[in-house]
Amino acid sequence: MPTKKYHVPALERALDVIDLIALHESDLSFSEILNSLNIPRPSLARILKILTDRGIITKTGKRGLYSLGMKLLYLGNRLESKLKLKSVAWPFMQELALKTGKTIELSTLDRDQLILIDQIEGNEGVRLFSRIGSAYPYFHTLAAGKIYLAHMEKEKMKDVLRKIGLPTVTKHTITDIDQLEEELSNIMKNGYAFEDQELREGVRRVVAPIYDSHRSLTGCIGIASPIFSFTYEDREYLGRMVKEVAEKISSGMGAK
Amino acid sequence: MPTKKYHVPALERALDVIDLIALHESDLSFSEILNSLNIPRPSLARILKILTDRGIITKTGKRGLYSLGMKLLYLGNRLESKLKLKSVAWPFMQELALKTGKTIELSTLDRDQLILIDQIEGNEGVRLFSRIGSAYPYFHTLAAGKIYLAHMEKEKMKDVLRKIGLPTVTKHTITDIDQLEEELSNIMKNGYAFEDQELREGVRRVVAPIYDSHRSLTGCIGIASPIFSFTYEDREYLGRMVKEVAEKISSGMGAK
DNA sequence: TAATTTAGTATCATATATGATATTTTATAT
DNA sequence: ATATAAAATATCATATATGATACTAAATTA
Repeated sequence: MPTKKYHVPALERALDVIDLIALHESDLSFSEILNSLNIPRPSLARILKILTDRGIITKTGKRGLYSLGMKLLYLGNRLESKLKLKSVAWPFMQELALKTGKTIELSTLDRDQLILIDQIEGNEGVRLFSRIGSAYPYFHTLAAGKIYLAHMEKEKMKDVLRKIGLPTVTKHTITDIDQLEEELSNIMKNGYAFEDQELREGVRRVVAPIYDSHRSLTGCIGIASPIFSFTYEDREYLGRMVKEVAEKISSGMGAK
Repeated sequence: MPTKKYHVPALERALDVIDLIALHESDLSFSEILNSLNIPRPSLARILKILTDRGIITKTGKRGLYSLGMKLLYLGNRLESKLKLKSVAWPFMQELALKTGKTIELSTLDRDQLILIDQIEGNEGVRLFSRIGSAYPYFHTLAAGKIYLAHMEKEKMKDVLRKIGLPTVTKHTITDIDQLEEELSNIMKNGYAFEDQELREGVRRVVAPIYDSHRSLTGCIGIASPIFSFTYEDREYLGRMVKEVAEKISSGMGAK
């Protein structure tokens, strides 16, 4: 797909470097970066120098291993404090965590990707979603994803599904489009979505939509838990619970 | 100082854009960015497009206001989890917070700047330091800064002080180099540093050094509080307390 | 509805960032 | 100490990203 595109190679390369470093657990040497990305030596040296000067990455040790810089901590935190949703939802998340003892998750949509923006881990100690800030593309496997699908215009929804398809992730993943559409309309009726091991074997979720002052979907709050403490029957009362809290958060966001 | 320098204008401009957006509380329009930075219109458009495509910034609304993107949340969190110091120190910070009820601060050095990497706010509810990830240049006004100075070779220390000088921040700020050097040697003797309203009127701190497996200074932990609950005399037992905790964290970091 | 402001695109000559190559510097290994 | 490898810098012809100018599109305002 050679759609005509802007080219700012220096910038794109720099972003590649940042991604590469972020991806690796351990710090990277100059050569490792050089060999992983297709950037000529002097160009890479220049990019690394600028990024280092500006604190985006840091060179540690004498031999010069590169790692992410403190500036990113600052930028991440800066963003976080700007996220109103998070601050409004926070006390309600705590309330839910206290009441249920389960994992509470707050997510939002950014550039057509589902992003986990905050999380309180439950007693079970099982990592249920993933890292804060991480994106997840398989909407049909996630209660929150289904909520977003349910709120789209039918045409846009079909578009999205055409693009990513309905790949199987676990043996419970919904792979039939009619079944999915059926479920989406139920979501709008019930006010919450249920996810039964469709993303991960042994994990269930209920998730409810949060609206902003324009009554448009701005985020989702969910309760997640391993199945041993979240039976199929629990979905009803937990669903009601999460729906009620979502409504309170919505009013906190200015929805009327 | 026109020291010869590398030039990667596209990248430097992009970083300027990011900084500008991070700095503002509210989101920025195309023109606002255009007028704030010296970047030609088409170049700015290209840069904004790439940054948006890669999730570093986000365009909200139809009129297109730019704000920081979720990718930065991811990168910030990625860095955070890499910061071993933070994870090792965390339980000890909690312990200190519980025992003292005061604000506990964890800081480190990055590119010759003092960075606050974590904080537990005390009961007093007074913002004592600043935002997580933010940097502070005036070493001589901060207990943690004095610890770093104390650990430098004398030559390097004098270099640093020559560069930034000893500007007055409050009427308690140490502005005499001999007095400062005296204090630095006391710090090495006592194992902790004391800061008596030198950065901010009405705020006292005690801070102790944390060492890594190479026995080099890797961070500082501190107790901070308004003076009404932190008398001049308190500095001794709080100092001992923070020193002991710092030693425990150091062993956690592998120092022997 | 027309007028005005703002966002974003198109074009293309040219200033300039880039990269092939080689060298120097620095750190690790023998 | 010497050898070896990796990191960082220097040079400079040239491919190419850039920006002056002008334009369209879209949204707000009168």
